[in-house]
Amino acid sequence: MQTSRDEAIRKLIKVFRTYGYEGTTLSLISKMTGLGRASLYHHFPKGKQEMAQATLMHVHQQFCEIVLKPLQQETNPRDRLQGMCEGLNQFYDRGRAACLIAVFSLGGEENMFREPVKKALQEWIASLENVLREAGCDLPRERSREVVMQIQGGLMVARVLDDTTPFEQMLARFPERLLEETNF
Amino acid sequence: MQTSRDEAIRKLIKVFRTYGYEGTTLSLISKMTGLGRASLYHHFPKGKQEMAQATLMHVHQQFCEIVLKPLQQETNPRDRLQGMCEGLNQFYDRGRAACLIAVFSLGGEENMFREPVKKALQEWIASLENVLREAGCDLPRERSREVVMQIQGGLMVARVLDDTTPFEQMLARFPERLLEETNF
DNA sequence: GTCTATATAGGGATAGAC
DNA sequence: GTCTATCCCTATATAGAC
Repeated sequence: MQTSRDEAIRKLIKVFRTYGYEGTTLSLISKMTGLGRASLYHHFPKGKQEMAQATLMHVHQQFCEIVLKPLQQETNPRDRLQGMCEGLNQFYDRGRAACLIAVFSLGGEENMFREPVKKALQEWIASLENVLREAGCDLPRERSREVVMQIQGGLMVARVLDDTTPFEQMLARFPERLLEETNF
Repeated sequence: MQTSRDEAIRKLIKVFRTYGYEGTTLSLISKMTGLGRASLYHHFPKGKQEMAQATLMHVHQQFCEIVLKPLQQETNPRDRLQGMCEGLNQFYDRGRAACLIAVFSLGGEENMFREPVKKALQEWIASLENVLREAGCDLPRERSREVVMQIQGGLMVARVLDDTTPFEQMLARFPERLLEETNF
């Protein structure tokens, strides 16, 4: 069966999200995607590294589109926060999907994802911070970081407990809770 | 140089915390601990699996002693929460040390740590829940899960941003914030 | 308890036919 | 774009001397 590079990437996402970079082997990829080694190296000549990088970039694009974009709309803060939360719910499959940023953040100095992963997190925090500041939030920087921490922790707890309710509950309460301490 | 099993474990902690299970190789262990392969297999005949399991058990013991024990004291809720927070600050090295529970939670069904890791998290949530309920908290179950989520997220964010202040700030605000909505 | 040497499997990666 | 076959390297693990 013919497979495009983009299809390949879509299949790779789940593998890397589940097993992390080191835990993902080419055999595993082959098994889970149904693609042979030759096909994989055809699409990604530089091998596993390139597969992971392409996957990370693809997911980052999705994230920008689904989560960040709502934050940068021209509506009122409440709607923007609401939009982000809906985006997050979708992007993380209601708590079932791990965050690649978290998954790729393991390892020492030699970790090749440190920089892009750090930038992505900072980007998110900054976008959220803008909305909160505009909403009249007291400590927008602190609050935005808190939100990100809660999301990340929620994903981890959901994965370990094999139960998405904590994540969903948290997400559901978010907009109200954040806007309580503002002018809106 | 002679090394006891317990010394070996103490050195292993940092390696597994940093690189995760799959990312940790025996060569890496050898390099970071200064122990040769033969010494490692002398202490842990079943190899890497046993090293990881022994490390997890050791860390879990520490966790019970430093974090859970304060929660189970016979003092008032405020002091117990305060005790937990101080314990957490120490246990996670003010945000610099990753949580083994999180680090070992990657992988699919074949992950051998799923059960112990899940139990540890449930144990923590349950202990905290008891304190919060006793303090008159409205939704002790939800709140205790939230706390755990925030801690875990805080560790992840601190690692990625390479900055522990978010973690420390969150921890500092914890007891007050939790007790706001109670009788204490 | 530690060393050196070695066995065996699986990892990532490549080549050439189709 | 995919298949089969194969190479090399590193990973885990073991054996026996000290």
